[in-house]
Amino acid sequence: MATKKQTLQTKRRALSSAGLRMTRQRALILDIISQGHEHLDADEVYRLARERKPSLSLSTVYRNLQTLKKLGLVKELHFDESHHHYEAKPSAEHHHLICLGCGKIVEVECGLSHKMRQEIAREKGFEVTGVEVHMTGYCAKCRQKGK
Amino acid sequence: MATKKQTLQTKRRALSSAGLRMTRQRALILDIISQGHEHLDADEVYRLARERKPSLSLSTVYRNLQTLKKLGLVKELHFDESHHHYEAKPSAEHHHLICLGCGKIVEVECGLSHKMRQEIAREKGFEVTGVEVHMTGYCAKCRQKGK
DNA sequence: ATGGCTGCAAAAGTTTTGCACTTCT
DNA sequence: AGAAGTGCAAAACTTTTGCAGCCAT
Repeated sequence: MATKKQTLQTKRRALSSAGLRMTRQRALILDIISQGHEHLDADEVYRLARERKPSLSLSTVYRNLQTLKKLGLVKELHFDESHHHYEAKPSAEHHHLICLGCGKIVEVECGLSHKMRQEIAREKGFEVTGVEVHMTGYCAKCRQKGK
Repeated sequence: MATKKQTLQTKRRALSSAGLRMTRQRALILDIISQGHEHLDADEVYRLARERKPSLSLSTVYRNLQTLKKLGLVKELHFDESHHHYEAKPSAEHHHLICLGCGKIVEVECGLSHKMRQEIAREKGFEVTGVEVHMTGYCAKCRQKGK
């Protein structure tokens, strides 16, 4: 199971070809974001990272999130809050359902968004590079509780 | 053309039934947001409003945007920025295309998002109350310039 | 009149930046 | 060696809040 080391190599190459370096801090941040717990905000990344490297500074987290976003290794999400959330760039495009009752965020894959993308590209002459879909509502659990 | 006065009445009723009042400031803010220039952020609303009522305070703008959002008269958008944007709640659901070249924001109506909504509701047991779709890319003009 | 609303000022929260020093490559 | 990256502290921005007085109903 050399998977983790392999993806690190892939990422190192991605960085390198942009003249960027793989520092300990950057690797740590990348690792945390790739770790599975998604939709972290900058501060959550910071706190998790400090568990492993207490000297890390918050500005480094912000700077790296920017860098990794530009590089396309990390995706920035804009939920209904005054700060951003981040997730590892997923292999398959997926979108987010946000429960207004319990705050839970569910990911959904949706074949339709691809079609939507094409339709809009054609209709407006746009070259679409990214799609972000957020739906808000109430999850099954909260619907029962509420009524 | 009593349209404007009519919609103001409608809004006054919406407020009233929630125990809220139609103040001069609130009417002003509503008017600015309904005015057509959309996707304003709080500060832009503030600046436009002050042209007509210089004593208005920024906190009042923020408080009213919150109130009107809860009431459903105004919609909050979350673009790729560290602050929010607002638009009048539209009659027809529409979504946003953001050009990464020139920053222009284009609105699109999209029949597919309705279908997407249903599909997801069924699949995940969610009751969907709102959908926000953002696409980023390059508009026709920027595509030509770029290449 | 009374409860919502406003303006002001201050606080809280998020993100960026300048600078001297360190560390990858 | 040299450019990119880091930590720290301070600044810049966005948004929220407490409070005394005001105003719509």
